[in-house]
Amino acid sequence: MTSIDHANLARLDLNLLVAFDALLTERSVTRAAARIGLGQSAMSHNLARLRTLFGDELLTRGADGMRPTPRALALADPVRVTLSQIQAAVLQREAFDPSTTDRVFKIGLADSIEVAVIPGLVARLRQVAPGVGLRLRSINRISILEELDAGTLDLGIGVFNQGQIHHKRRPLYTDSFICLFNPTQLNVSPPISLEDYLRVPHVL
DNA sequence: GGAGAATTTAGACACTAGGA
DNA sequence: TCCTAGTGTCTAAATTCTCC
Repeated sequence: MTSIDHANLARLDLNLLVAFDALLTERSVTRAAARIGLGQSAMSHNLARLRTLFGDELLTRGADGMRPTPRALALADPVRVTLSQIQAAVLQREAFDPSTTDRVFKIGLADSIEVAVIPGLVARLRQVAPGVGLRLRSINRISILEELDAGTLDLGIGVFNQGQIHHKRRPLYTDSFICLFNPTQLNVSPPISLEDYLRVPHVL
């Protein structure tokens, strides 16, 4: 097991890491302060302390907001993972019981997969979690990640090639495509190859 | 050990500076 | 001119120190 350097670690204020994470998320001192319930100046003081602590500017002012330095970007994921682990360990809540909860889950759906997923989900909820409510919203892939971070969505369903380390992903189902075509018009016979498919005009 | 003084720290208010 | 970051100063609370 890794030993803890208590003497040095004691000098580190955990709240500073929370402030750092908020600053990296919001890229704005004012919004980061609001995010964790502080005033702008308090967050500015926190940023100053973080700069002293890490010996780096961390965020510099730019035309498009506060720009993170390479050092800040390198620290972002480790800090967030650490905070997530602390949250899981310290703020562990009571075990979730779907049969008794009356929580309303906010779900963002990318693409047109509502028809494929929701009927089965609703049927399943009726059986195991009759008190659960769903608030469904169609949303694009990039917005889903932003809204998950902001807490305006609990869950995103779609095809995601990107995401941060703290975004948990689970395969929901596998899908395939069916190709409809007129063999006489296109002068191809089934089964068609990928080359055939790409050669002719098509709609996906 | 307890009480009071001194020190430290975090955050708010007010203000300034810089960029669009 | 407006918005936002940074800074100086003050205050309240917490902590540490000193004396009895």
